[in-house]
Amino acid sequence: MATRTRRPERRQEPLSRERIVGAAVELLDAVGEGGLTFRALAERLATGPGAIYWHVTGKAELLAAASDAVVADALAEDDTTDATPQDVIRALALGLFDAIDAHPWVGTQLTRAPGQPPMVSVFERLGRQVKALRVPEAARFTAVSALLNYILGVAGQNAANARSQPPGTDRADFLDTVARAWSELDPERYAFTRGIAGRLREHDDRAEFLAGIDLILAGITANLPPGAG
Amino acid sequence: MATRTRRPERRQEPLSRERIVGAAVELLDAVGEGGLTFRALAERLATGPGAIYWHVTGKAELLAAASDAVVADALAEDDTTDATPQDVIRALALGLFDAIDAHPWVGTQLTRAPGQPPMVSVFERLGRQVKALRVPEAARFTAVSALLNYILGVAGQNAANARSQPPGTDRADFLDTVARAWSELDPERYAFTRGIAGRLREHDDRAEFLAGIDLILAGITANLPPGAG
DNA sequence: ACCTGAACACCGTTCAAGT
DNA sequence: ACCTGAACACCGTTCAAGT
Repeated sequence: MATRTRRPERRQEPLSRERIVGAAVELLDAVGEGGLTFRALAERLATGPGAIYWHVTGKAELLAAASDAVVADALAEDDTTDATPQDVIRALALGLFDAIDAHPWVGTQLTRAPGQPPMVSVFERLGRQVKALRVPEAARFTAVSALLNYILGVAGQNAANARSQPPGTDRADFLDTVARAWSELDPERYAFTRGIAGRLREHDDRAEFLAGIDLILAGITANLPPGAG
Repeated sequence: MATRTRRPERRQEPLSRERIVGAAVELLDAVGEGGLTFRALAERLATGPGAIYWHVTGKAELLAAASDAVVADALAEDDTTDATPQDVIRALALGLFDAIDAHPWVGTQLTRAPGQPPMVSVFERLGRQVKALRVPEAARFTAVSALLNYILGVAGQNAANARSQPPGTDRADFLDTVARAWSELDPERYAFTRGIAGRLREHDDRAEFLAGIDLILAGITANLPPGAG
């Protein structure tokens, strides 16, 4: 057992931005947000840390590129035809949710200065559907922002949950931990939270996320002028 | 004034968790999220980095405590009586917004595992108002989550904006930068985003945030059973 | 052009030693 | 009990030297 063979040494294809980003995604998935270091990544790529800098300007760009690669995948499944604007928005949101659920560290990277890819694509797609809902022009920005900020909030929450638990923790165990913590809160000051703790055990993140999207969609369409919708 | 003994350092009051957290808030406000180091903080407190560890377990706790101090302040302004549940929710949300606007780094810290103070307080307060709106029990969790996730999304966005610009950048300049970037997007692929860029110049973050809250509130109350609201 | 890896600057954290 | 500050382990990044 002492002589564990080094990696099978198949001849390396040359380093490339694509390989680097791919390895970064794997590393982030395997060990979480804190585990991506240039040394660990270099080892995985069988090279030195300096080599990475030839293809990528630094860690910020690397994280952004890793996140973008995941999100671009999620956005690739394209708008179904024959669907209502609501359906298209739901599909888009769920695609993002699933990507973030599978790669929680993306939730931290998603929030950027406005107008950076890939979120500007999401903004654009949401905007088109909001327009298709016949939301008056003056109200469109608010509607799109509400949807986007909600999505980003859930994404961030997802990332925080992942950070707070060792990677690979079972979701049910996690919810159980939260439910137990809530049940132990002060009965008077936290009456509402305590009262709702029991529901966590039958909680479905994905369904809950979608219910939130539907709720915002209901708000968007609630006060449409006559003839719209 | 002539014959006073020179005392460049007035005698320090002893170190305390409170003083440390206060200094951390000042440092974060002054130099942004990346500027909080134990060395810089120790210098500001006229001591060595090790001393801080007697009062605080580490950087994560320090950041959390700094954020909590700011948010606790914002939550202190208490529920107005004689107000509708909507009004109470608006006031709560605006209080958080203003705190985050004044201390953008809080936006990064706000997102934690669920049930940690101070967000559990926000959850509780929102929950009580949602109940007061006569939202059926089964729908309350979704309603509170939608509000909270929206708030957290805006908070994160705020923090990202602050990171992307040197601290102290004028807000109008920032919006102008974004508007210019959006105007230069591909006219076909980003038609919606381009079309809305002009509105950014008359954009009021605070009003826009509140409009999003109102939109979600509209969604929450849109489908209430008869006799509610 | 692309890679190597030692070196640099800096950081969070620890701890023996002081008061 | 509380503080000091050197030391440790580790990290992002650079760069002279290689191919």
